[in-house]
Amino acid sequence: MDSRKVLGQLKKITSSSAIFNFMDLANWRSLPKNAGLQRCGKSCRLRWTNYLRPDIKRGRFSFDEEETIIQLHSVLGNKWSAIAARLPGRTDNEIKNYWNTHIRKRLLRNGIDPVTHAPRLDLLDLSSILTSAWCNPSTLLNLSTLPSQFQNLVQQVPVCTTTTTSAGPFINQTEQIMQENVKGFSSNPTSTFSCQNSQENFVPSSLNESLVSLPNFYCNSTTTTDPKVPEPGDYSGFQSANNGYQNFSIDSVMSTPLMSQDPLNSSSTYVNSSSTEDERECYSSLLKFEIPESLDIDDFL
DNA sequence: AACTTTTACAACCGCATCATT
DNA sequence: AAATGATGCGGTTGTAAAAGT
Repeated sequence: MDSRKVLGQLKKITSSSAIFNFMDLANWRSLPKNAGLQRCGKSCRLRWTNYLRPDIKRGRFSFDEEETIIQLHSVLGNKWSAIAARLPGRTDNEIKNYWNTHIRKRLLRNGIDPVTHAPRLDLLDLSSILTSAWCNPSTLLNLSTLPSQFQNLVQQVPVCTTTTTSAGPFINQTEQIMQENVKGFSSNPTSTFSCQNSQENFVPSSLNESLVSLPNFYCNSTTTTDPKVPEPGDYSGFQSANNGYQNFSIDSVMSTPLMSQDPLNSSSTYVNSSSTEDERECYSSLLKFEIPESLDIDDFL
């Protein structure tokens, strides 16, 4: 009997009340024997806990579930069972798979390290370099310091040959946008984002501060020794176990205006997972830098 | 239409921990 | 305390379906 037939049989059996009798009377090891299955007990248990259990929620993850996963992961790390315990109807395996196939990639695409939940310094640094090259081609830029895949990119950037007067509006516009975004961060009531004198800690020294106004990511070493695991729905004061990185509230990243304004509509994000371009734009704006369309982030992740 | 590549997810594997003897 | 078995957990793999060429 091939494995599919066995699984079908197992499903058929476990769907009936008989399986509950088996489970009451014996352990997982004896279950397949009693049920006449050519499977080990461990396999049956896994099949039950990850697939056949009647209380498992089916279908795509909701917006709230996704945010919960991200926030819990920022505290718990890859403790999938702990995360699953706070998401009724979802299994650790399901959450783990969803993380690896959806959330992790999305975070990477938007310049966030999925392990530390902090913005990736290399991407931010690249952004600042590109911005500087655009506006101040005569200064700073030393292409030889860039990875080769970036050098071509930088060389494609239109050179501003005009004076700073003409470059001014661009800078002002950029700064305005950035400042508005920063305001958006700090004024977002759902954001736990804090600004505490950490700019010099976060912004790479090579940055031209007049051009790149990155938000000040929160760093509070006093909160890292005993991360408090929040109850579902209570993420106020949420801090990540920072692993030496500055903390960054993913809530701020995922709760984009686009998604937050109409969570119901956000389901389209999941129904049609091809919305990566929208997401790229959306998240990039929040992170204050643009990811060029021609740049394949995965190449250097 | 045929083939290749990518994506998504169930299942597997090995190790850790707990419970029982 | 040690041995053994059951269960839990997280990383990895296999594969069907979808998408791309």
